[in-house]
Amino acid sequence: MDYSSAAYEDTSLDLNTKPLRLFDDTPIKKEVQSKILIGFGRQLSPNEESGALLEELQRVSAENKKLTEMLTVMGESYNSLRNQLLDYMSKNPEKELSPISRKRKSESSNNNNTNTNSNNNINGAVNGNSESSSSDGESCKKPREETIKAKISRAYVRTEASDTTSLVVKDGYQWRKYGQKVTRDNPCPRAYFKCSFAPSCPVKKKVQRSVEDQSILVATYEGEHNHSHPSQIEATSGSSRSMTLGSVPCSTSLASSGPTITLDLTKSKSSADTKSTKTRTETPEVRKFLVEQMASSLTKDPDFTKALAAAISGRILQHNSY
DNA sequence: CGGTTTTGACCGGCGC
DNA sequence: GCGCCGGTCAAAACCG
Repeated sequence: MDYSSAAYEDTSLDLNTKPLRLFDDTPIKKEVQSKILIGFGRQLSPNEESGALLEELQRVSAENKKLTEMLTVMGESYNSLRNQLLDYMSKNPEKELSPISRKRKSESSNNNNTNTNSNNNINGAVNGNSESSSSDGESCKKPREETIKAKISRAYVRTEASDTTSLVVKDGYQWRKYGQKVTRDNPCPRAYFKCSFAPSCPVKKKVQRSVEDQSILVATYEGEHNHSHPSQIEATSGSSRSMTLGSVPCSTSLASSGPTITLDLTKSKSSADTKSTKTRTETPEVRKFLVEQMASSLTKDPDFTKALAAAISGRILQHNSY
């Protein structure tokens, strides 16, 4: 229930539905476009060109800084809202958004105890704690105790209103679905996922639509990943996709995430519990997300594609004239 | 062909 | 002890 503020308050970033909004009213984009048009429309000398590029670089850096600050502010707002919600929830426990009233005692009580301090290292490189992942295996007889010990967190993810069938929460990790069940308290089926790195990585997640708002997916995470976040590798190592994480070979592909972009709420939570909000807003996921947003906004902008085409043709012509 | 998803069956905990 | 229910298994289907 930690995340519910993100989904239920109006401060939701609404990233899926309006991915371009961030740029719509910033004068920077038009400025850049006109700059590109001017820059590539006529022939620049190498000096002029490098100067213009440097200037552009500075401008983009400033923009980046501004965006980072915006994210920091948003993160702080999110934290305060979250705290307010937690207060509210503690005063009105019956009105929990996604009731698991008939859950097993161990799990629900564990939920309450671990929500605030779990996931401290979910985005860490390698989890150093003593998770007996190797003995976990496939058996469902023994790991009851481990499940109780496992850290449980919950994420609320708003999805496209039209998309009421898929139970995919794109959190950057790769998951393998191993079951689906219709539960008593919710007509929507609940999907069960294991981390693709299982049994090395013992993390599981359950995804189910909220009873009250079916556009909201409730993802319950159990355990902690003992490997790095795949998108970190994607963002930081670029071409070296098949690097090894600990002892586990990693071949992740974010391409499977489809066209929509979902914030890694697990990660947000884990960082939200730390004292610094700045670290959260500057995580590789957020950076990657921003980059994707920028790329998306640029590629969808007919003016930009026109300018790009003009620039490329201009460069080709220039090159041929040599 | 290997990995993933689907789906009915099965298992075990919990409440009565 | 029994039945309900959530969670998991595993074979078949599907997919790239």
